[in-house]
Amino acid sequence: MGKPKILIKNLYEILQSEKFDCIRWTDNGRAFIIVDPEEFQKSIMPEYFYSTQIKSLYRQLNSYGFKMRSLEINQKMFSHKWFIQGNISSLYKVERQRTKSIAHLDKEKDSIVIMREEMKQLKEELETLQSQQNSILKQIRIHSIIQTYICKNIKKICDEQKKFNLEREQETRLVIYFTSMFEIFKGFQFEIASNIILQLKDIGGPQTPSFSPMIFPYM
Amino acid sequence: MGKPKILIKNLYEILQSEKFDCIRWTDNGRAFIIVDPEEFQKSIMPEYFYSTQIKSLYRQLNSYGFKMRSLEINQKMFSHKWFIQGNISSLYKVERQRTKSIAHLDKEKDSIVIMREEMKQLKEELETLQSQQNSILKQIRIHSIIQTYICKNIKKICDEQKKFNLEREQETRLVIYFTSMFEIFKGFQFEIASNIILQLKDIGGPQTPSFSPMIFPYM
DNA sequence: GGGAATATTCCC
DNA sequence: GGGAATATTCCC
Repeated sequence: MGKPKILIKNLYEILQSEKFDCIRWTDNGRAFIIVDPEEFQKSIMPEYFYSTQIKSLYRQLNSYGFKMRSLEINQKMFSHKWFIQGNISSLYKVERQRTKSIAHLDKEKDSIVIMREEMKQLKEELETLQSQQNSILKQIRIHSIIQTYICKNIKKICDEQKKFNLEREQETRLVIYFTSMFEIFKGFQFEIASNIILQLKDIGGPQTPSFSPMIFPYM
Repeated sequence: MGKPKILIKNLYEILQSEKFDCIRWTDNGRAFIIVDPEEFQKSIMPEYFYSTQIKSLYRQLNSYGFKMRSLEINQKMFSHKWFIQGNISSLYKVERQRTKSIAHLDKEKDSIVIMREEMKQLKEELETLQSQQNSILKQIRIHSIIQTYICKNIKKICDEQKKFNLEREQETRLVIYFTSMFEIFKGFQFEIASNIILQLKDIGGPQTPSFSPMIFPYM
């Protein structure tokens, strides 16, 4: 339990003391009326408050959350949820209210909290990105290795092809050789010779390579 | 040009008026001394200031940046860069100083603004990174497809090669066979020779493939 | 009625 | 000496 603020305590005391006619509780004790502001200012304020201006008191009451109602000319009635006759134990609840400008500061603080959250999220996203990046780099390295391997093998194939083409030429030469042999065999029965030649003709492998070189981007 | 604050103006007036003995300028006019604080409080404060406590005045002067020096018991000397006898035009420069706690708040605000800026930038950078990463992933996918395609084609080539090599071996063998046959059959009757040659048609070549299939990761 | 500057008091 | 709560004044 806090203590009631001085202002509130003084106000309550003034109202209770019944020494003053210029201020009084309403009948139900849930509000008070400053009946004679001028008198109040003259006789009470110098004793109980710092200020000599009753307007200052109004301002104070306002900042403590009192509701003000204007009655007859110059008479004001003030009421506050926790400022009730006989209810001393709730007086401490009558507190200054935060001004909007201060509430604004609170909002700023909230926005810092939010920003911290966002920052945390950003960091996490960044970490995700970084690890993704790492795995991408690994993938690229793998692809690079595979490509090197592919290129080597293509080279092998091409060499093989080349060698083979050379051999094939030799082969052709052999055929020519054979043919000329048959020339030599002139005088032999023609059927026999032609049979041999026919045989040789079929022995030749596929003549046109079915291999057409593809275009590889990485060579 | 601003106007001097009431407190400063009053203080200067009091000092200039020479009506009061309890406060006076120093000889060089760059400071003033409250010679008799009690007298000052009693006779001057009620008229010129809100407060009746001289300590409040000290507090005020402090918050306006006056330097205080204690002289003899109870005597205080105050000085301020811009509070100089005869120099009325600089009085307006004597201003309340922001309390450290408020300056601190200002710093906080500044740092929030900076943080917001940084946050915004970070977000943008992150987005750039993410979109770049996405396009990199797409590229990798394309490369992967190309590699698969390449590998498939190499396989085709290898199969072809294999098939071809088998045939070739048969061929080569036949040629060697023939050649040696002709050597052997020299002088034999041609009918016999041709019969033997017809037999050779059925001879299967060697079965072992000279080609060892490559291992491709994407097959 | 209430924001904001200034003043006062309280307190370490 | 100065931070911080409270009060007062000024002003829209």
